[in-house]
Amino acid sequence: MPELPEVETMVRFLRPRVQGAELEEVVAYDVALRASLRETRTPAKADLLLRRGKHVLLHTEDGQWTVIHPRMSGRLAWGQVDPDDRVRALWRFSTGEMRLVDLRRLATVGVFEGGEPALGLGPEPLEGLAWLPAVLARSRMPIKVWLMDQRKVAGIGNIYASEICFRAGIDPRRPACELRNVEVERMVEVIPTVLQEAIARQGTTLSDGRYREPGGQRGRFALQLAVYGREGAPCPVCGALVSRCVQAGRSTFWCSRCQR
DNA sequence: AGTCCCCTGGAG
DNA sequence: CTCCAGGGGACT
Repeated sequence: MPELPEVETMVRFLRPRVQGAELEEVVAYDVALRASLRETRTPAKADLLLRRGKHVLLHTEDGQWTVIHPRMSGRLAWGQVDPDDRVRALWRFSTGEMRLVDLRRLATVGVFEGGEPALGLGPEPLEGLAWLPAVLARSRMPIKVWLMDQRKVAGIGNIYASEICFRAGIDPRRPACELRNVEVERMVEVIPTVLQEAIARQGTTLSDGRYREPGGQRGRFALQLAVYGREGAPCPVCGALVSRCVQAGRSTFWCSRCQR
């Protein structure tokens, strides 16, 4: 579920609570996570909580890096959770408790040593995209599929890939290398804009409201999605009906009038 | 790029 | 019952 803006929102919420706190205990409630968490040494002082793409990295002063990947349905909650929330792991800090809640059990956790682990991610999209034109020119992948490839650029998932293409006015099915220079420049501008807007609004909440913010409250200012999940609904810009297709096994939504 | 897989639940 | 879901890895 969470893409870059949602993970960034979690990390910003958790960072002041976690950084500088003593990590006192780590508990794996899910058998699948037990193997990766049993090696965790505690206590240790936590000094860094970072986001890399859609991953959360926790560094402790004993040199361990804990990499938490929420995948589809995972989230990190601080403090108490609903009784029906599926808690898969818990990190008890001197300042409070952090829980990995994950209905579908797709989230993964790993513990590494020897420097920040290489996650095989491409560059962060909020740290400059000057490299984008040259790289897009070398790929024949459809632009929307390219945006979702974490090795190419980190953190963009199925929702924001569709929203970015919409904002850029580009048909998501077009090969990356066939974008014209002005269109690539639009991508350079729009990618950080869409992600920053979502971060400013504390992530996206779908109409069904399943996604909840790390603190427990729903994003009050949840980003209004233009096309994602709106097949057959009017495009907010031109009123044409939003189209849907499947690319790389994932749903793509776009406005065939606004996006060429 | 397609297909199957991991897992659980909701919608139709 | 079938299909679908914001993630991604393996294998073709």
